[in-house]
Amino acid sequence: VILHVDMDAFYAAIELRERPELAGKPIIVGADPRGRGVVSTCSYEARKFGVHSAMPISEAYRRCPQGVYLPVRMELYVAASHQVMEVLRRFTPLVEPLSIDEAFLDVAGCEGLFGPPETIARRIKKEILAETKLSCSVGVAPNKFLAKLATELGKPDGLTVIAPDRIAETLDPLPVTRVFGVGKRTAEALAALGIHTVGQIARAPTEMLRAHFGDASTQHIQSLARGEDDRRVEPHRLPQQVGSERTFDRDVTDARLMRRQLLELSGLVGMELRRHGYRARTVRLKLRTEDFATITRSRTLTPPTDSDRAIYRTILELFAKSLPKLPVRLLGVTGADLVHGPDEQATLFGPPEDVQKVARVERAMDKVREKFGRTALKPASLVARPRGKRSDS
DNA sequence: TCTGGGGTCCTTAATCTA
DNA sequence: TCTGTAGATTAAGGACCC
Repeated sequence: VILHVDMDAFYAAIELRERPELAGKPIIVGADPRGRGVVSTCSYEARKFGVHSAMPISEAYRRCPQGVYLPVRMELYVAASHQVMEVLRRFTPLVEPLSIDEAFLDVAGCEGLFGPPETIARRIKKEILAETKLSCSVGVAPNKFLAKLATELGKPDGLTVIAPDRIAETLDPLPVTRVFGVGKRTAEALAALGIHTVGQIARAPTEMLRAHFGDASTQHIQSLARGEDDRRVEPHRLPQQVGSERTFDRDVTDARLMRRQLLELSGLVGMELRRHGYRARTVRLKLRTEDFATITRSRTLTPPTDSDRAIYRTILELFAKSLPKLPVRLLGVTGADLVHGPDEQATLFGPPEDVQKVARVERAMDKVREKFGRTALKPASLVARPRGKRSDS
């Protein structure tokens, strides 16, 4: 028995909690409405105007100029997230956070302690509300996919159960995009095959799907469409990559400026790796040009690293061999292929002296960043337009 | 004046290696 | 020693999710 818990309009709800006088107004959390960026989250009032997550913020402003536009205050949301996860862990240790605002719970065997799943769901909603003043939606079902789907069907502030004997009738009429992993592109490809509903995917010839979507995707999509999902709840998943990327306020042609941005991003990635005790085997450069074309260039390092310097040096090499002709819109740095745990070579032989020196400097930098905030140095701001006050704050 | 930033997972092609 | 092949690994790109 799986529960899925998803907070309602999470960022917007937290901002509203902090500023109750905004109650009833359309709240849009995201980028500055006069700049580049998108909507992170918006309240249900704002959704009535057709505003939604991931929409260009300029478009949101056109649709809802009277909205209250607020910047993202991540620290606040992270704190609330921790609080929520703590509540969930009181019911079972099998809690798998899926993102900042949602989680799966495996509550099989918890009936003795807390009652049937529906009762647990009700208690979770009650306790989260009492302790965070935030509402959430909960789905109860025999597996992850169905639990998440149940949550969506009940939003906001819902509690939805999909019983084993109601799976097909619930699933069949839904549009294909309700299947986790089926987005716009796949939906278009399915539509071209005359497939529009989940039931149609379930009954489609597997061979036909394979020809279009490959082995893994077909297996995934069709199983889910049939309500089958045997993925377990994994409470201790490790991250696969750590990255940082930034879109310039204006597209940039100055390579010096780009390198300065890459230095900052490399530092952020290094810091994040050190914070968790990871080292990256692969360093990846991401570059998006004016025309929104995105290229990535990567290199595998031996030994893996968590050093700003080593990352930056690699990034510079990659950058040098991929200098685009068009103005650059975004730059990103990612460490991937993460290895966890101590560096065996360093443990055995001790790191060379210069490496130790660099490591000391980088640890000192971490402290400076901690004190003045991650964005103490922000080359992106060098090209920022002078901007007035936000409409709101 | 469209289109963020944090990720996951999959596919494909090239290259390396046993 | 030469050649073919299976299987890993690397690199790049893309779809998708919150």
